[in-house]
Amino acid sequence: MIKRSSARDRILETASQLFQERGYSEVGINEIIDKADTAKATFYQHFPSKESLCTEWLKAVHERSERVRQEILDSDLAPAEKIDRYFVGLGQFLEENDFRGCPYTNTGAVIDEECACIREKIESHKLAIRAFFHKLTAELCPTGRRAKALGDTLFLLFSGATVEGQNLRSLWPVEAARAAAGELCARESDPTAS
Amino acid sequence: MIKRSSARDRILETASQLFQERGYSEVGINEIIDKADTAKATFYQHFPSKESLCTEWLKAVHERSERVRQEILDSDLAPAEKIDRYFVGLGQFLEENDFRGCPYTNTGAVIDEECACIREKIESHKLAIRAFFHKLTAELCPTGRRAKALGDTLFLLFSGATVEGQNLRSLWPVEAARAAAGELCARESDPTAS
DNA sequence: TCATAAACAGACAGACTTGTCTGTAAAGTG
DNA sequence: CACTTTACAGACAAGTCTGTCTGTTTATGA
Repeated sequence: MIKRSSARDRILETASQLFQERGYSEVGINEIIDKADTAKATFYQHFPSKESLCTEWLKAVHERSERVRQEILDSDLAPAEKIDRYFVGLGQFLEENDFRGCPYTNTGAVIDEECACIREKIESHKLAIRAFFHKLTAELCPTGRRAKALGDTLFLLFSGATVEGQNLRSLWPVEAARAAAGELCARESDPTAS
Repeated sequence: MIKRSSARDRILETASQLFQERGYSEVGINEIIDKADTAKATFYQHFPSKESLCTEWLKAVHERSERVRQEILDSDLAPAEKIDRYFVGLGQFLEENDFRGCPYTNTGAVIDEECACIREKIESHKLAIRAFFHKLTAELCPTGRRAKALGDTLFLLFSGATVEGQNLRSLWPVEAARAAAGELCARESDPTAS
């Protein structure tokens, strides 16, 4: 007989999907356990609260996205190509998730102010993405002291593309951001070009 | 005796404040009517549902933001200065609202998919901002066929600054976006500069 | 002054929420 | 086999939510 995945895994996976699709605050525990085909007592045996389920979910999301960034960094592409690849990946992510945008941003918009634990996770996730761009722009223009500013610009283009892709349910913001990033990188590595 | 503002006005004003502070889905009607010092029957006399209150709120937000953009367009500043002014205004807005970000984006993250009425409002609000940037970039470089692309880039920087200002509770994303926008504008109006 | 409209207070319905609890059944381990 | 962990089923508490309803009070205008 096929061993079913553990109840905990089913709960976390189901919750991840539902949170991503409709948002943390719009999904209740009852629905999660129904769809995960488990019992409420089992849920509370593995997670002390709904909030802890949220942090586990976000942790998994962060780890996966860090792996993606690390793979890009480890690849032998040129810096500008690495950046381009990351924007292409964003487009795929949005399409795969029905343009639901960033789980961190979406969650941050609904949890209350005093939930410091989740707020910190949001901040560090965003700063990790920013640091990723900083690494790449430093690689791109090792002599330029504008690497940091360029990294911030790319980070903001990336965020803007994510959120407007979500708002407009469209891929054009990602493509526009990608094109802008490509041009900025080209200009930075060859400042004399038009 | 001082005439108190009408119950409807009090409800809408109170709801606007609470929705902005904590998000549409996190604020209940009971809290709104308590804080607005009115009765539930009165609420339902003026608004058929909570959702209709939401659309009224968003409508008012949109109208105010359109006025701000129109004022900038009507001013006698140079195009690049108009753009700069809009970014400065964003920083003020975020500070005044405790970095709660864009009401439209925040609401879009929690309302369900089939609520087409609100989805449309989000889309047209965002496209209005984009059109604003397009107008300015067309003014900035009347001959350049890259005006549209530049407008989109500025739009995405603006969105990115808004959402990351919210996520990080900080003003640096706005300042970084502003600086990047300034540089892009300068380069566009004088393409030979470094 | 009288009539009409608006606002009031608040009970109520019915469905939802998170979380606790009791007890039972199954599965893995010595 | 016996023991222990894990999962299951689901009632229950205590609270939330939106929305309806009844009836009273206050204000406004003819």
